[in-house]
Amino acid sequence: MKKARPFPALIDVARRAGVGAGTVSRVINGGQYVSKRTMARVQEAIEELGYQPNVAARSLKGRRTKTIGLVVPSVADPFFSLAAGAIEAVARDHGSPVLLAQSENLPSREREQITSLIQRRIDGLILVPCDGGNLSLLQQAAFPLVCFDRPFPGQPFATVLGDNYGGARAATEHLIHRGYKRILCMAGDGKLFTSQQRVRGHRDAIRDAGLPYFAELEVQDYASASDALRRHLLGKDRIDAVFCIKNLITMNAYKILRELGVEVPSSVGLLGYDDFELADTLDPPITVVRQPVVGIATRAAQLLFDALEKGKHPKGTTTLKVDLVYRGSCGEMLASRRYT
Amino acid sequence: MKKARPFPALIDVARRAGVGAGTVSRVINGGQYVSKRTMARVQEAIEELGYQPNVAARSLKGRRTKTIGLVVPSVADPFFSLAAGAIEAVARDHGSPVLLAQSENLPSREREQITSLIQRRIDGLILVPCDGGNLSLLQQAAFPLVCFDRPFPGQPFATVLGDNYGGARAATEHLIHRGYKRILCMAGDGKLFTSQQRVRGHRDAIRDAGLPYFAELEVQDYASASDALRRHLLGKDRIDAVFCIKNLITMNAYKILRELGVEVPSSVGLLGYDDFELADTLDPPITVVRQPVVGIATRAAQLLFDALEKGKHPKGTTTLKVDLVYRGSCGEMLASRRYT
DNA sequence: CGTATTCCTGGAATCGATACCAGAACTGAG
DNA sequence: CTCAGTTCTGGTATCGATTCCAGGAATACG
Repeated sequence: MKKARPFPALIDVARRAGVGAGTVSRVINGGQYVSKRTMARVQEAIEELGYQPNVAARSLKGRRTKTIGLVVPSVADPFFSLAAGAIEAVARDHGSPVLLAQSENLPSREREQITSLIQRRIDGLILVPCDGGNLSLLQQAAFPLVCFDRPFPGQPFATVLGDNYGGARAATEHLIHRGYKRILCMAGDGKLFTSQQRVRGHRDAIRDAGLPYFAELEVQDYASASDALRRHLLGKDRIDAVFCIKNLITMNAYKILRELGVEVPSSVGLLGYDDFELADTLDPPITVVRQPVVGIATRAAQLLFDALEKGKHPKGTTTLKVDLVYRGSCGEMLASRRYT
Repeated sequence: MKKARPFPALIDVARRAGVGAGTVSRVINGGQYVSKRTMARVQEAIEELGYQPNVAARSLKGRRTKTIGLVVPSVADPFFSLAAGAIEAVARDHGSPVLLAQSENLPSREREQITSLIQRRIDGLILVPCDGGNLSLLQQAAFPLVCFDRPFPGQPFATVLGDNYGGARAATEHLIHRGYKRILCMAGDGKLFTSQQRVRGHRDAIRDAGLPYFAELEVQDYASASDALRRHLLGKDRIDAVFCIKNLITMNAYKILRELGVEVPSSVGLLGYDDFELADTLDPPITVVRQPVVGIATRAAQLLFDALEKGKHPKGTTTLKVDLVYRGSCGEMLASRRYT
């Protein structure tokens, strides 16, 4: 008796249609050199059996899994979830689903995830690198790789990201133009590439304007942010504006300023990196640097599929422009110095 | 000359170590019945070649891909992105990456995506079903399936979801207790299961209280929501509270009320389904029904892996309790009628 | 009508890992 | 020393689809 297989195989279709294996294969892939009659018989058999080709077997021979990998720190982060959505959409249009993996910004986790993807022989990878330690893995893998949001430390892989330095610099200059002179820069994790670039952009703008530099580069959570802000709102280090380097930090800063009863923008100005839902609805609406997330992600995915389908291996860094979205949180009242 | 393969295969390791294929396989999987000496030699060869087993080949023989599928309407939706993150975390702990697919709530898209996952022979699937039309596909597939957030129309697949009816009912009763009498229910897509359940819960509460029923069940975007709200704020259909059935709708309603200069909660109360970032920071903070998203997602993933690893096929519906988060948007001032 | 082409078709080797089988090497008991 | 029982090992069939190759059928052309 025949062993029950969960799915019918190509050979079952062949037998049912009374043809050879090769013929069925030809029917599935385009149908070149198959007579109409046979074609019809085979197609009928496929229908009847509900045959679904086994991609594993196919890719074993053909060396193509039609699957790409995506490694992000966390999909729960709205920035990366938007990106993941956009990437999946592009991938789907090319007939490749996405193997999703989260690194949590941990090098060891990243390594595990990449290994797992390599063992599944993905055709290409989109990676938000958190560490340069996994270089050898990727070099040997030799599939196209596109880095997203951050470059691979010290390695010229193709990269697509926003202009972190420029965005932060423009943002800070905007604050300065609006008349703020003692600006605090708040970052969540000073070790991250994006943070570093933004802090650098901010710092250069401050330096060029000859203003004092204040920074809190490790305010991950609400409590530490609150401490930091309180400290800078009294004493001699008193600041008159806050530049937040990331989404969540901006939101926290807003909450804290509000709790402390600090008037925004008249007492203290607020400017955030990354737009967020409701930024335009808060009181006052928050001025932010907006990154074209979907654009960045889509571009990265397209580069990857260009490599996969047209064989042009992507190189170099694509930096997408970011823009300042002027809202009310840094000085509507300073109308005379309006900067637009 | 030997053809250059992108990755060394098991046989290459075997040759290098001077042993047979079976021996290498044994070393990789646990190493039973292998002498220490051979084991060491093989391991060395693996290191030297940077050998990575090919999961495709392995699963061809072993009928296990160690990969699960996840189909959600959209990962950009914060609800589903949180869920996806939680599911990936559970899957990773079990050594299975996640094949991510988006259905956009389109039956045809859903079908394509499921087909694609089946062809990749996923071991199991977590699905947010948007249509019952793809039943035959799934039945034939015969892998464990867990539905998430919505049940499969008319089919007793295992399902994990929040108590939509109960949550909406409790929310509405809360509004009523607070003294609101003319409550408008706003939904984004009346055809969705979750919407229907919530509307039903709301409606039943309204009916039991003997109050008039107002509803706008197709306010997808800002414009239509704005129209609807304006209409209900004047004329004889004038309402005194709004119950929003979904995240985005709540945010829109908040924006609109604010633009119209309507005082919340004194003129109009506002209550939303699904908590969101900043809900506690708006003015007033928004009272919401909070679903345990991560809990629901984790539970669904666990059910799936129980099926995969312990063979207990999941059945039945798991309904998780939701809770009301009391904030200020529906009647702090009605202190005398406080309901907790 | 014979011979070139073109069109179709079945069969077999192949991809990489696993599982089984047979046999070799070793152990210990009698 | 023999024989049974472990422990270890290499070879081979297998999973499901593709890709050759050889050859048969059909058509075209002189």
